[in-house]
Amino acid sequence: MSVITGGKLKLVQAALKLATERSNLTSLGLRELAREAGLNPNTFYRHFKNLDELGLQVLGYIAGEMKAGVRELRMVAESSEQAATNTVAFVYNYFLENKAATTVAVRELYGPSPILRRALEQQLNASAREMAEDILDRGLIPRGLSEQTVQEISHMTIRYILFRAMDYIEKPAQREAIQQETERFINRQFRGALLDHLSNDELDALTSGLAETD
Amino acid sequence: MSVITGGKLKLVQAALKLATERSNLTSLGLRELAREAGLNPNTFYRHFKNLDELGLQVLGYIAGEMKAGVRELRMVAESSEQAATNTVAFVYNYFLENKAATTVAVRELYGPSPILRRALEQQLNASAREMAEDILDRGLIPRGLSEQTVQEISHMTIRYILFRAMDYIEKPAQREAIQQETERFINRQFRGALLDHLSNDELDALTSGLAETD
DNA sequence: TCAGTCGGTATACAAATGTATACACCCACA
DNA sequence: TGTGGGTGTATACATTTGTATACCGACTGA
Repeated sequence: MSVITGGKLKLVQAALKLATERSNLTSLGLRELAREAGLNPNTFYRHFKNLDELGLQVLGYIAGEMKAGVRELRMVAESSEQAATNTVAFVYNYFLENKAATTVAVRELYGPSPILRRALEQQLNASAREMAEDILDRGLIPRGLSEQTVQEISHMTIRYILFRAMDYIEKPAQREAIQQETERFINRQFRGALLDHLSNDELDALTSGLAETD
Repeated sequence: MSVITGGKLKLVQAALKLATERSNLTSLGLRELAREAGLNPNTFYRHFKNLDELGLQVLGYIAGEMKAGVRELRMVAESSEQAATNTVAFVYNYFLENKAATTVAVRELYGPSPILRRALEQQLNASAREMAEDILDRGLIPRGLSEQTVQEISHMTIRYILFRAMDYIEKPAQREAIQQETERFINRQFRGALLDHLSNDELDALTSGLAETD
C-alpha cells in the first residue's frame, strides 16, 4: 500500500501548494520544490527519478484524497431524502476543503502532459460511472431514462461541477448562486432528457399550457 | 486599431505555439520565445515591458480571431433553419481551426494569472450574452423561457462547449459523437428549463404517458 | 541634409537551474 | 559488533535565464 511519508510527503505537498498558487505541475522547478519543502535540492533524487514521476505521485495523492471524499459523500447521501440539494452542496464543500487538489486537477485535465491527462480522465470517468450507478440504484431520477442516458448526463455533470468548483472556491460571494445554478443544471438535464424523443411540435403540444410565471 | 505585425507578431505567434505544446502562457521564458520567433532575446523589450504584457497581447490576438469567427458564425446561422445542428458543428469546426488559441484559452481560464483569467472571463460572458440575444431575437427556442433563463443556459453552454472542444480537437474518432452529445446537452437544457417550475409530482403526471423507447 | 525614432543585434553579467560526486547520520539486522 | 541501505546534506559546475548597456541600419519629417 506504500503510504507516502517523511521528505517524500513534504515534496508532494510542496508541489501541490506551488502548483496551485503559481502555475501547473509540469512547470515546477526542482530547487523551488525543495525550498518550499525545506529540504536540500538533492533530496529530491532520493525519492523521484525526475519531475514527471513526481507529477504522477501527486496525482495518486490527489486520487486518494478524492476517493476518501467520495466514500464520505455516499454515506451522507444515503441518509438524506433531498438528495440533489444536499449532494451538490456537499460536493462543492468537498472541493472547497481540497482547494489545492481541485485546482491542480482542473489545470492538468487539459494541461500539457498526456500522461497526467489520461490519468485524470480515467479518474473522472470512474466517478461518473459511480454517480450513474448511485442514481440508478437509488431511484433518484424521473422514471423512463435509459442507463446510457443517465451515464451520459453523469459524465457531463461531473465535468461541469469540477470546473464550476473553481469559481465556487474563488468567489465566496457567489457560492450560494453557483450551488443553486448547478442544481438547476442537473434538473434540467434529467428532465430535458425525458423529452428527448419528442419532436418540436409534440413538445409544443405538451407544454402549451405551461408558461414561466416568475 | 493598431494591428500587430513584424517581430511583434512573430513573438505573439511563438507564444501561442509554445504555450500550446508545452505549458501555459505564464510559464514561458523570454529567451525561449525569442528563439522560437527567430529573434534576438532583447528584441522582446522593443515590444513588451514584461511577460505579463505579452500575455495580454496574446489574449487580445485570440479575442480578435474569435470575434471574426463569431461574425462568420452569425452569417451561417442566419441562412439556416436547423440552427442547432449546424451551429454546433460550425463552432467545433471553428475551434478545430484555431487549435492553439482554443488550447491557450482553456488553460488560462483557470490558470495562475488573475489578469488573464479576468480578461478571458469577460470574453466568455460577452459571447454568452451574444448567444442569448441571438437565440431570443431569432426565436430559436421553445416559447415560455424568460430572458434570464436563456442567458443562464447560454452561459453554461458556452463554457461546456469550450472545454469539450479540447476533446473534439484531440480525439478525431469521437468528433461525431461529441457533436451529437453537445446537441443533446443544449436541447435538454432548454427543454428541461420549460419544466423548471414543476414539482416532481406534476412532472410525473405530465410525463406518465412517455417512456424512452430506444 | 540631418536628427530622431523604430526595430533589431552583440556582448556582458549576476542569478538561478538541473545534476554529479562525495560525505554524514540513523536504523535494522547478521 | 559491524555493515549496508535509506534519507538527508555540502559543494561544485556547466547551462540557462532575465536584463543592462551599447551599437547599427532604415525610415521619416523638417
